[in-house]
Amino acid sequence: MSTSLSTQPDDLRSGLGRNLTYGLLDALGRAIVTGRYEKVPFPTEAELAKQHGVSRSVTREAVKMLTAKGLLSARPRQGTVVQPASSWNLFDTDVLRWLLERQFSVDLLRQFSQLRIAIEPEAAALAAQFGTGEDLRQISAGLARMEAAERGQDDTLDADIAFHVAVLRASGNPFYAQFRDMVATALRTSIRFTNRIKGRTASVADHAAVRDAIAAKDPATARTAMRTLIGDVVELIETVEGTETPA
Amino acid sequence: MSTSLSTQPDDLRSGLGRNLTYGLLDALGRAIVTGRYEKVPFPTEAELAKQHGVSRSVTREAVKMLTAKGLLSARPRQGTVVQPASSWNLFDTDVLRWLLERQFSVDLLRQFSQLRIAIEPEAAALAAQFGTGEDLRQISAGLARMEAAERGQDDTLDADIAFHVAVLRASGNPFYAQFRDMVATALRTSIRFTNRIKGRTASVADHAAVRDAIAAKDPATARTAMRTLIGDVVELIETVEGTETPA
DNA sequence: GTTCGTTCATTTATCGGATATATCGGGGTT
DNA sequence: AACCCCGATATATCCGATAAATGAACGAAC
Repeated sequence: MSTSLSTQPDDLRSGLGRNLTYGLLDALGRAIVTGRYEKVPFPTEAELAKQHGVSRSVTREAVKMLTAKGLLSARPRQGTVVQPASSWNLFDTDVLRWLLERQFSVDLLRQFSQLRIAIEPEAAALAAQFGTGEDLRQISAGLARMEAAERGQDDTLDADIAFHVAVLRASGNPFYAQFRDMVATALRTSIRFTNRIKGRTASVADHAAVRDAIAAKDPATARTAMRTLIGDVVELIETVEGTETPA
Repeated sequence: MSTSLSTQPDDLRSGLGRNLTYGLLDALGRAIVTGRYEKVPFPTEAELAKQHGVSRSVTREAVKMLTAKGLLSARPRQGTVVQPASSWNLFDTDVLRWLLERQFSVDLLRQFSQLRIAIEPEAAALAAQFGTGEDLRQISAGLARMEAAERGQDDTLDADIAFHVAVLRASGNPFYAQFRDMVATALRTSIRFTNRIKGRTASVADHAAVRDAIAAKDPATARTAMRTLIGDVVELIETVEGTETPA
């Protein structure tokens, strides 16, 4: 693993980051959310730099970014400490990705889907009220991709994401649109669980119902149709829960 | 204003930040969301340091934090550029505070309240299903504070915040609980608008209805009761919209 | 004249050493 | 016992130098 506590410096450059700072950010973020520093204290800035073979500048900037995401807090003399999970910014795509990619994340995925039950039906209702013609075109395009994917001419996951993102954007509300990257991340992760259980492509008709209700400018129907869609996802996840762990 | 582009370095230390880095973070965050760099390019790291009278270390760490919050992006040769507003992390309390405290924020407040319509009723429903006895005690305590505030024995705003935060936490879902700080920030900002319009303390009975439904473990009633509550807020804001600007 | 590669200038990225500042805890004074 | 001062330790800040990335200008080859 790239976040080893051994004396061997990690190769942070070849990792996910564009540069050393982002590599260290990713390594430390993963280490924190997987609980590596629950028993042992978080290292000092000098120790971190030595352990990972980088300068203090790189170390300080990575720590500052993790502080901005709510994972760390630094004070003179006291040192740098991991914040309680309740203050982590779960709506930061990095944090969410680190959390979902760790082991035992089915529970978190279920909780995020519980949030989608609140968000996406209301976004669909708003889209039905205020969505523009271009918004509707985007939603229809996502649906078309799902149909194409059923015929093996497109990627099922990408098409599914495109549809849900289009609905969120069509709400015309930036706070709803913000869930775009999070839903995409969650869907990409969830596919690792749900794909093993079910054919998973049965819901194109349900998606079409959402699109039709938005096209008909019928908020109530759009809301219930989307709620049905997400409800199926939650049901599916709760079937998996306790049964499997990610690859 | 503390973010002047003049040649006079700002006194970042006396500002909101604990230190120079946080002072610069706050100053630059406000400047970005108020559109100061829409016409002029964002300064280079060397220019920033000179303008604000701080070292490049402080400058780079503040920029890195703003990058982590989605407001900036930095690349060699290209320089540091402000990201489009669609990629700002609106669920970061700093970003939300900067946005709400700027001028012309009534529209944003309305959009955030539109999100609360999705979140809080569902959180109330979850609280009715899964809330513990301690959760219910916290909700009742918040309600008691609102009643005390009506008699002038507590702060109305703090009591209102305590109630809504208690419901979010009682959902047992960390994603819902995450809205804690955002709702608090939004309420503190909204009071500047709504207080001038209405007595604003008329809703204690409505809040009690939410508590009672949660206590009775009746999710459907809790959901509709909370929806009524937030719906009133949206209605109030839409009354203000176009009428006033913040102090 | 167009295309491709080379050079060059600019900006961020990285390094490391020095000093300042905040803060906790111990020890001494009253 | 209460209070103040001092030292140890960690982050905070400043600084100067070098590396790396990248876009633009330049020029050579076809």
